[in-house]
Amino acid sequence: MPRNRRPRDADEKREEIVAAAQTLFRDLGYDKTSVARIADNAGVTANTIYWYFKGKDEVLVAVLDKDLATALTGYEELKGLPLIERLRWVLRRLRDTRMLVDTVHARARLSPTVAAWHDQFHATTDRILADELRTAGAIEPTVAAAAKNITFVIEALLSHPQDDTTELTMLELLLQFRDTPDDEVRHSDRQPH
Amino acid sequence: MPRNRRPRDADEKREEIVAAAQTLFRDLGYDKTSVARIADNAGVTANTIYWYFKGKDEVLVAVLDKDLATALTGYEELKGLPLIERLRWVLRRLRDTRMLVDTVHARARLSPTVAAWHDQFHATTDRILADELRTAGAIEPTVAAAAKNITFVIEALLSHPQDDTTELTMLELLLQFRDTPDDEVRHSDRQPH
DNA sequence: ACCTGAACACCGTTCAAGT
DNA sequence: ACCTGAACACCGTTCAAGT
Repeated sequence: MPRNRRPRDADEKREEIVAAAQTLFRDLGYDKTSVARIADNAGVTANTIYWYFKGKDEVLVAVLDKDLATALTGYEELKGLPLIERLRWVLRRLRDTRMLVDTVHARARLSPTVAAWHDQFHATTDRILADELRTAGAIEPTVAAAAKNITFVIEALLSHPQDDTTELTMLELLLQFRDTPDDEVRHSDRQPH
Repeated sequence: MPRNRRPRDADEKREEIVAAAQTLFRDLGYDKTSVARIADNAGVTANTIYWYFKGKDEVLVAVLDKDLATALTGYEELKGLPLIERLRWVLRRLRDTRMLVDTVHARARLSPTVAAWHDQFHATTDRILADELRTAGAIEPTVAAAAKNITFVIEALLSHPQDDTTELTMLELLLQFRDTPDDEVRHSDRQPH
């Protein structure tokens, strides 16, 4: 018998559902996207969703995982650019996924699964950003706090877009320890009290 | 005829509805609070809400206005304290209203009324905070950006609580231009490129 | 002006039944 | 294992009707 008959159709259907949800969540938002509509776009009945997922929130988590994965690979490929440019890339990249930020925060309060995803997300970004700051020459005791400030401001900028120069200034302020070393003013011997 | 017969009962009932919603939103969150439940707690039928408000989102805005008003008066009374202490007070103050932040962001996307409130809210806090920073001796071209950074981090800290020292460090980083003038290091002649 | 009972369209989810 | 039709409990909102 032909071996190239795709051994796992199940995972394909599951993927179709996630893809449908991804598009709909982006275009209509989580609340305005009904499970029935996702099912429709995936060529299936509403209740079939519940064979693949425990509920709408689990579909959300699947979409989030997918989005995060592709965003992270994209981010990896920017290794050459200065940190501030990479951060601005993240902003542009996530701009049309921005609705997800607010949705995750709102649903995390109601769904343990989303809450778990949210925690893991912040653990990941905190780790990455702290590493970035250290390589950029940040002084140690405040690195974790500085990383969190950056994450929070980026999250907020997604739902509260500013004009380009304001956005740039905001990020620069958060990166007083610069990533480009061709800079005159330094005050690295300033000690915390 | 007795003049002390309370000329406006209407406003009282309206206030009862807002009060009921305020408590329920705080305890259950916006999504889990049904209009029927608000009505119940205000001693009225669900559809009666729609005589006083155009919809659930307008009830939310009424609650937000009330919360913001009392928060602002509380904030005014802290005139003596250094800025960073006032900011920490805001954090503690809004901690159990924190669900409102995420709800406002989620609903602003769907309801023009909530969106309008949200815009006006940020205009207000931006103005207040920028003034604070100027009095604290911040250098001009970045004041607006610095103010926004602070607002965004405080908003985020409400849904992402950190331990006390992390929180303190985060706020301190955002206030490098100190609010207490007994400070040695200054670099006010740094120019933007 | 103020409030209700009854209905509407829709929602996420469940379940027994089909293949 | 995979999918459906039909139902469930609930939701925000509307409306004609009462006082």
